[in-house]
Amino acid sequence: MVPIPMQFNHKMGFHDYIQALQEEKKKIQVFPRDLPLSLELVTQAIENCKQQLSGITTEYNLNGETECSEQTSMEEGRVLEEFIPIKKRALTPDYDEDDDDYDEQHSSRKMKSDWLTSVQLWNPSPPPAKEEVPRKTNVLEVKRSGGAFHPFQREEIAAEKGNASEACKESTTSPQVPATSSTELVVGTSSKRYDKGQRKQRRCWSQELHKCFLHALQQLGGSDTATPKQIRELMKVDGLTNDEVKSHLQKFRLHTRRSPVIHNNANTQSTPMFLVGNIYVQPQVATTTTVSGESAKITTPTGIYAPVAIHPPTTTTVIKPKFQKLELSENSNSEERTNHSEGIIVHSNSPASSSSTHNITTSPHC
DNA sequence: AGTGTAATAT
DNA sequence: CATATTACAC
Repeated sequence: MVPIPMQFNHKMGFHDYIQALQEEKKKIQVFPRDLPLSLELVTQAIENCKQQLSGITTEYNLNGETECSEQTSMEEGRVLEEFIPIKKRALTPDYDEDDDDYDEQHSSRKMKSDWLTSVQLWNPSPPPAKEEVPRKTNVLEVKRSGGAFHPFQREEIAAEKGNASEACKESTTSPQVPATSSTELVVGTSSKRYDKGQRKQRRCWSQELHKCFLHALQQLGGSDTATPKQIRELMKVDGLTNDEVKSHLQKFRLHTRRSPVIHNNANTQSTPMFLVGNIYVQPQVATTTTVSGESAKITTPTGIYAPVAIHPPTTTTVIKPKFQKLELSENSNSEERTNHSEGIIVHSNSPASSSSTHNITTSPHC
């Protein structure tokens, strides 16, 4: 959608290219804190081209430009690719494995205006403090911290749709470290801002975070048996505090408590469906089978916290083993309103039924 | 120190 | 009203 050519090509000519670069630069300049290097790079690119231009003005259309075009464009391309993590994650959620409504979320997200998404204005860097930005070379930083909370107080260059107000988005995982290491979810904690006894910045429980939470919860056998600390540890989210988890847990419990609303949908899918009963876990885990299932479209009033029922109606509820991806088309801007579901667990005395099930032990991610 | 819950704040 | 933080009791 951007009219601006990303690369120099021979048809274009230096002037145009430079112009394009300059425009680019303008854009970047708006976010000096976030794109310090980009700015430099572009600036440099412009310089280079100008030099080239002045050097070869006359022989313009000869192959004198080859060098420049190649170097510049290539270099730039490379750099851009390396340093400006464009959320290509959308295509390859590093997550998945079992459940995951990930794709949904991501895809819905990419609806945001390109100029925004492309540059990741979303993520949390905004250092709480006013300005600073020691022009560090923190480009490669993997873990960023910083409250993800300040939306963006910028002149809205492009008077885009108002939706640009999503304050909290986690910086997901490190973009440039594809496969390998840390897949940790890092959440900004403006932490030690010696704010004078100010209230702590609100932690925003993004979907991802919540997902982690659920995941942990599931491993711990449901919200009723899990304790904040355990959860926190399982989540392995940097900067997340006990209290925050506690709080979230409290809320979660509250929600789950009063939403007996669960019904399995017996319909549509030929696939087996399962019943989400309540979270009932049989502590004697031992070797037994704990199964978790994902509830497909559960309709909760809020839709956020899924499942839970209250008590096992005499009969033990058994959940269908196989997972089912829930395919729920989501609307773009509902951020927290995704249907989450807590996998639950159920244990049935009958060996037969449970045996086939997966055992979810530990999960790598989060 | 952790946990659960209620009171408050946003 | 929902959600997150803080206070308090155990």
